[in-house]
Amino acid sequence: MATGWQEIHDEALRRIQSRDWPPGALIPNEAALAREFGCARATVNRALQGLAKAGWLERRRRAGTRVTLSPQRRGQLAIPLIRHEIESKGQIFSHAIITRQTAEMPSPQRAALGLQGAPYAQHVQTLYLADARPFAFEDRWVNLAAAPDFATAPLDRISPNEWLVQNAPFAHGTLDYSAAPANTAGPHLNCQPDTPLMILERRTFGPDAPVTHVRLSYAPNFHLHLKI
Amino acid sequence: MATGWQEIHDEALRRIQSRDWPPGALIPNEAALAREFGCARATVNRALQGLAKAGWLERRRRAGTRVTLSPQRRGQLAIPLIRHEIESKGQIFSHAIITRQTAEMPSPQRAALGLQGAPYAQHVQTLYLADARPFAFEDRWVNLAAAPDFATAPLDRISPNEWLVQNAPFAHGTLDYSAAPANTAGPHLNCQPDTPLMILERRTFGPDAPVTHVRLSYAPNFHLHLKI
DNA sequence: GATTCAAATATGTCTATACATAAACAAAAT
DNA sequence: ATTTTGTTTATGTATAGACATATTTGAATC
Repeated sequence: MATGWQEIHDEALRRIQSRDWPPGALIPNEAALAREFGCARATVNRALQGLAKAGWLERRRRAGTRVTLSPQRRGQLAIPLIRHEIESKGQIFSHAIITRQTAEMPSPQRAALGLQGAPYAQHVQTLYLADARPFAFEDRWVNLAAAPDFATAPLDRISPNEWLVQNAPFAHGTLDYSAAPANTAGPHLNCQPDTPLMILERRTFGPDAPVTHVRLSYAPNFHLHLKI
Repeated sequence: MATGWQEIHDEALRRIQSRDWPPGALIPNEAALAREFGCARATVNRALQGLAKAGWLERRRRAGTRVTLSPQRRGQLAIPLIRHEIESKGQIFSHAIITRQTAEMPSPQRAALGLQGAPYAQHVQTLYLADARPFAFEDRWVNLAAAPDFATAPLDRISPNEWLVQNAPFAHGTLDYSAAPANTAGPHLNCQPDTPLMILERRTFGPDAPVTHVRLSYAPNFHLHLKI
């Protein structure tokens, strides 16, 4: 008899996907399932909670558990360091600092980060390469109030991205993918200014203050892959 | 005293993010934390398992639990039905079938779905609209062997996407976002053929057979948003 | 008829205990 | 020196029982 919560999880998922338990249907309650599988209610609970978190089930106290009507899939999008993304494909990672200077953060970035006043910031443009070929062009503003050490960080060996991941406390952030013409990133990525590129705009916040705003232009043919 | 597993989860996350528990560090074992928080070990376990699943901790039997060195963030990317995506912004959703015909599935789609031979399929082009303005253009091939009823499904009220979600059993699939020129989708989306667009290529598989291949061209200014 | 209140019920969670399992470590055998 | 074997330890998971909490349902009251 299958008693592991994983097995119950898998069997329940099979019933959902095969429509033994059709969308919208109320499934047997935990006690009944525990009896059926010959295990404790807590074990069923563990399995069903996982399915609920993954969006397959909707559970409400007293009302019971039902199969989600139109399951809104959630893709697990892994957001690796660019270095890992490149190295995982067996390519050699490198990066080159194009420009680096301290200045007042311009208005668009300030607005995106919700910063008041005219905070000091460092502006860094970096080219990331895979096997010495351009992979992505990064335009980054770092709020020096939130990460003062960044001003003097040695960015020749370790990339700005990785330095911040390792040295700045992280609380939350947003990602925003869109499509846009290469424009000024074109020359760095060996493509025309009108070439369509994937753009990633990223805002990162520490526990107390916004840390950095990044606009990343991926080289042509980049694609974002998810399994669901 | 905080005894809920959520509270322990949050406190542990705070310690990780504030670097009380720095990257790579071994954290106290479950028994010690249970003592500290005044709860049972199972409660600590519940909290830490969540953090491990979210990528903050790495746990190995006997070796203990340590903070992930360079936490690879996983964004939860919600993949809503287009209808929900539009309606959640308070806009009116509608769709229009542009073309619909049964034919042999062409080679690229066949390859993408891993289909042998020359399976019968239905080809549907659909325009999705938000407040009567083009939102996305869909080019879809449906494997009729996997979803025979689709051939006669009434697609005037319910969109192809939604019909399949509700009527075809689902097992797994892949998503692939990229940037490309609008090309032939341009006229439908009121933009030039060279306008950069976000493209979503989606493959969906049932329990037994591939179901559908979709190429979705989003109108300009579409962006994919994630919080982490 | 409308409102309030009290059961009944399904899930949410904690506890204490037990055993399983993987891995690190050390001791013993080859 | 190398391999094998056993011990220890931390996590993984199951269990029964208990209580908490949300919600439905229906009865009692206004």
